[in-house]
Amino acid sequence: MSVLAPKGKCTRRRIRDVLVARILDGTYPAGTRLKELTLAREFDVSQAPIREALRELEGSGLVTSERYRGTRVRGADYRELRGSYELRLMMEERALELAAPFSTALIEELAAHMRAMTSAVEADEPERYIDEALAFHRRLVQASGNHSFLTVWDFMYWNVRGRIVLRRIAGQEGRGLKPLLDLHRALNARIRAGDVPGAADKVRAIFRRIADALEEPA
Amino acid sequence: MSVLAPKGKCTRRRIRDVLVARILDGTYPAGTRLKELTLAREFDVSQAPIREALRELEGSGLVTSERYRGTRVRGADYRELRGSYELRLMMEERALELAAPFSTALIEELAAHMRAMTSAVEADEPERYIDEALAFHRRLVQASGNHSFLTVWDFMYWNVRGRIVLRRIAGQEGRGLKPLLDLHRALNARIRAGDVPGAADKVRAIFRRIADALEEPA
DNA sequence: GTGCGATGAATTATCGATAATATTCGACGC
DNA sequence: GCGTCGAATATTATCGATAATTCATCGCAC
Repeated sequence: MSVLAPKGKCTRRRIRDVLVARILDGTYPAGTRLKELTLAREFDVSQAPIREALRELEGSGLVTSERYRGTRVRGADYRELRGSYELRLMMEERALELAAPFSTALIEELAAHMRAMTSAVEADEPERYIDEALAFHRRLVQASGNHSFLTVWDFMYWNVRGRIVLRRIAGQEGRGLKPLLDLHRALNARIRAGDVPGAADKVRAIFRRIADALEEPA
Repeated sequence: MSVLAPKGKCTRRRIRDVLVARILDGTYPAGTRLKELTLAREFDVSQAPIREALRELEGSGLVTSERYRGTRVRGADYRELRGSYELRLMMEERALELAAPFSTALIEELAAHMRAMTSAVEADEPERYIDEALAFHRRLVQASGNHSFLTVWDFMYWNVRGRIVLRRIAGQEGRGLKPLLDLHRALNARIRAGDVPGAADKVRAIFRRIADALEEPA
């Protein structure tokens, strides 16, 4: 909750991050009007930093604003979410190929994330699992050495967006995080074995499961 | 010149457009420091609208800013350019598959861009060729129906500045735009014939040529 | 009842000034 | 000469107030 309800004065960048988080996690559904002075009161700042944060969000396409008519949250429906997961799949498959042969440093870092994911599921801490799973995937993209992949990965706000989807999976009957963990285990094993096509298969399996979860709208 | 040197007071959006134009056409090369009060004086406004324009540019990745250290035009080195072209290739290949079967409206629009590209090369107007070639590719991505592809394509467009690369090709000995035009003609023909694998081949050929051009640093 | 223009409340856009921070550059000790 | 400290300067960050514009509402003629 700390991200969603910060205390005291906030700097422009913090305000921006909070707004991004709220938009992506559904606190501000699509179409929500973001009133500058209301936000200014909440964050205990003047109107200027709020406006600047909104302009930055406008630049990255999260909101739109019309002159004298305010700023509204732009919607990303499930269709769009599926589309962006297709892009992520493409990037991560290719990232695997580019990252091979895998360095021992990479393998070790991924293993550390795997251990954390496992313990998170055992301790029934889905939020921690989500953190680690996203870090795992991001690390993989980073290992590709293609900086644009990482830039785009971050641009799509996967750290927050992925959370929405993973929370759904975590809460779904008959699914839950356990099967997803198993898939990640398998992926990690293939990576450790240096088996790129096998690992790519597992990545596809993971994204197939995510796509399935997106089939049934909330 | 009107875009580059507007007269009188400017609104925030106009300022933003002028700054974007200046960055894309090289008036502000990568690394240029954009000082707020200097720009404010030039556009005859106060600091606030300038800051907001800069924040919007920041959101779309055209500039970066560090707290109390100012805003600078972001550059993309050639290594990063190659990486982002790889991503563009992946997206455009996939977009072709998704766009099939091609609608007559799409085919007609692409043909219009082809005609414009041809006439631009004949008239030796490389800037117009560049505009049309980018529009051609963007239209293809749009036809995929995957909105995320288009979002990322636009995002890359800012970062990658297809313009810079195409200008290099246009100016290179023994290359020039003519061979690139021929490749686009071939691509267009395959699309018109509904031949998706053939079209994908041509897309790869186009990007291979671009990658070649990037091999030799300026 | 209906259309229409005036009016005021709400909101965005901009301004001018001030606070906070970084950077430059020169004095000083060694 | 060389590095270091510290004002002076330049620049960014934020503020509080005002102007500009939209939107909803109300009165009023018909």
